[in-house]
Amino acid sequence: MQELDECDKKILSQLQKNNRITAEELGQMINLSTSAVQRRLKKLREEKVIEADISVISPHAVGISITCIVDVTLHVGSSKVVDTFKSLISDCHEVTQCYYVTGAYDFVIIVNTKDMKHYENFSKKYLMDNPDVKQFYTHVVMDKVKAGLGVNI
Amino acid sequence: MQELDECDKKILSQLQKNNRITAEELGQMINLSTSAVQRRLKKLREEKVIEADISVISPHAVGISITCIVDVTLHVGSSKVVDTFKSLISDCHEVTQCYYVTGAYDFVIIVNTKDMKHYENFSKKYLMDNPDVKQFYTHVVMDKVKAGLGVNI
DNA sequence: TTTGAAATAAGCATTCG
DNA sequence: CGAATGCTTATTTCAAA
Repeated sequence: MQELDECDKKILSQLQKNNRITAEELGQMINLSTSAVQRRLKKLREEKVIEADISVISPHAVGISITCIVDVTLHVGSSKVVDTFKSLISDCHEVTQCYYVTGAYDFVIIVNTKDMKHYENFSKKYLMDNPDVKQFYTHVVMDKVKAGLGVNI
Repeated sequence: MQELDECDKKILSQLQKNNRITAEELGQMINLSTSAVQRRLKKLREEKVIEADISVISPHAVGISITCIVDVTLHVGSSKVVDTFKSLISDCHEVTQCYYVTGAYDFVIIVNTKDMKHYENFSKKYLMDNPDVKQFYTHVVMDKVKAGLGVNI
């Protein structure tokens, strides 16, 4: 993919807030014909500049009321330990985000559960009873000040 | 909003993976007429069970190559300090996520920047030179193992 | 009142100048 | 690149359960 021009950036900036906007509306905003916008949209999706188009579901509405951020340190003897943990967490539905990071601990994971009881179950199964986990520290989220995926375009 | 039934949940589960799917396709999946699906979609959007419909943009494609997770501790003298920090961060484009949490520190923020130089500028402006910030610790993300917003439906 | 199907409108993909 | 076309999808309406 070649460089994105200003129009592409404006389109992307809009889409990451609302992807149900029509090509016509987009065109009016950035002074481009509907066709031109459609061509760009097609290309941006084909080239995976737009990685996905999704709906954001209210966690509360589906019974999710607890979000925890957990700092995890592993007994890192080999890279296999890290890979095993990655794949374990990838398959865990309660975990919506997982980052392998530098610094005082190895992973930061964000866990969504129905209530504290369910979080307890999760932490037992995936953290306490996991011999590769050296230690972990749980932060309960009191306020999601900001919680998007958008990037600064 | 009353209880979501199984059909609603299946619809939501699909939409949070792909919201460009047609009502007809959704209907075939869950054995419902196109009209029925449309009615549910309309309601789910009206009642904000579907909070938003967005495109996910490739950070790499728009020149974002560094993601950092920062643990922030404030000099908490009053709730005003907390609120001020929340609003400061809300207006900061580099920060895509911000959580106010319990535990060893007060906030976890996720920061996206072009490169380390830009991260340094960010941290100077918003953290080092901010008298309300007692201390902060930066983790550089080496691998985004999982990075969605989806919830376990 | 709720459902599915038909009619209408709107948006998208494609072709052409 | 932009206008015009046909095609797909969404919205609205209506009749029946």
